[in-house]
Amino acid sequence: MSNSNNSLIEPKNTPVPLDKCGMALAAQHLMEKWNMLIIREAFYGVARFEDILEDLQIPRSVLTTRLKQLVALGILDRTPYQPEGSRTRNGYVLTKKGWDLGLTILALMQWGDTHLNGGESQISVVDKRNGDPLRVGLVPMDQNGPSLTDLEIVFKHPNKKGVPNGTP
Amino acid sequence: MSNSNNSLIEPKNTPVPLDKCGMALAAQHLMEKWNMLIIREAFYGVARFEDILEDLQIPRSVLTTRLKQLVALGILDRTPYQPEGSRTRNGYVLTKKGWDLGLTILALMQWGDTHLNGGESQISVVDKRNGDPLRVGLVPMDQNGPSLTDLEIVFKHPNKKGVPNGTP
DNA sequence: GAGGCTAAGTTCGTTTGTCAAACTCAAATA
DNA sequence: TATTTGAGTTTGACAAACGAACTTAGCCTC
Repeated sequence: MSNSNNSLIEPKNTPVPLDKCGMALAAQHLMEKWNMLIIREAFYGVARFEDILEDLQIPRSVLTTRLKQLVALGILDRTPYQPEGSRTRNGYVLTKKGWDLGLTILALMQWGDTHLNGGESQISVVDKRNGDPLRVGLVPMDQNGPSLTDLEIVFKHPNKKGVPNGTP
Repeated sequence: MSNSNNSLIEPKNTPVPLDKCGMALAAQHLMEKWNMLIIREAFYGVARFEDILEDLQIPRSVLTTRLKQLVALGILDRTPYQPEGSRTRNGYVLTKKGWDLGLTILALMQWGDTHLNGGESQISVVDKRNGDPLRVGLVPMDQNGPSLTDLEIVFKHPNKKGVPNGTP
């Protein structure tokens, strides 16, 4: 006797047109394959082309395209640097706009760890001012809790090369 | 004199392997084209195949595939219903796991409204218990603020067909 | 009960995107 | 001059997205 939930399933369209919805606009740009993973790399401070390539196992040509896209969007900055004994290279670091995606990244991470990773998480997020562990949640608009700039990421199983990155 | 930020751009790889990172696992599934937009529809209570089709202007064949995918992932439930004067149809509604993406959706929305929509947002999120406007932010782990089940979405420019949806 | 209608889904040929591998380029080094 | 190395481009095979047309199942009208 297939329980037909007529009450919940009514004819209905989106109350917010796609071209006025921040979520839809963001999705359009960010939800393309690889983009969020590249942003994740930047979030962790991985800035070099070859390092991103190695971490993500993404085709070179695609990475080139995506980096251009993200720079054009103002999420990444192309920053020249010069390793000793080499000519100048380009690195990719988050802009302010890019850093603002921190909450989204952490929200995704929280969800993924809970629902796809058996509740395990590899990092904790703490308030660098007092060491309080933090999570992403709903807060009353008038109440100002910790902000992204107060945030420090602690790796539970640190590896050799991994150095915690600073906020911009 | 191209300011070469050698300090920031060091050789470095991800401190968290992709297959152990909730964010990477989530991205793998959710960041496929259309998926977040389909979840957005579900979040707004748009549950019918034809309605989603109309809102998103997505190819029918792709929508079929994606809905199957999201059902298989446990994010959507395929729920039969029967409109009067028609045979039973299938509707798609968020599971608990799907609803838990609410924070991610709202974080994305916040970012998109701020950075791609000129600071305008079409909805506000309020605590249904007391009407307090809410935002997504960082909260100390031990402090329990409003949860997703307390959340109500208020449309600033309501349209005729749009009816606010309840939590599951 | 023949024919039409509609929501949901499938099929099909074209276009676009992804991919891996090979190639290019420029500066630093040997 | 030849070699190396990080960054990027090119190429051709393959997969996915696309839009349009087609199918299906039940309800309706006549």
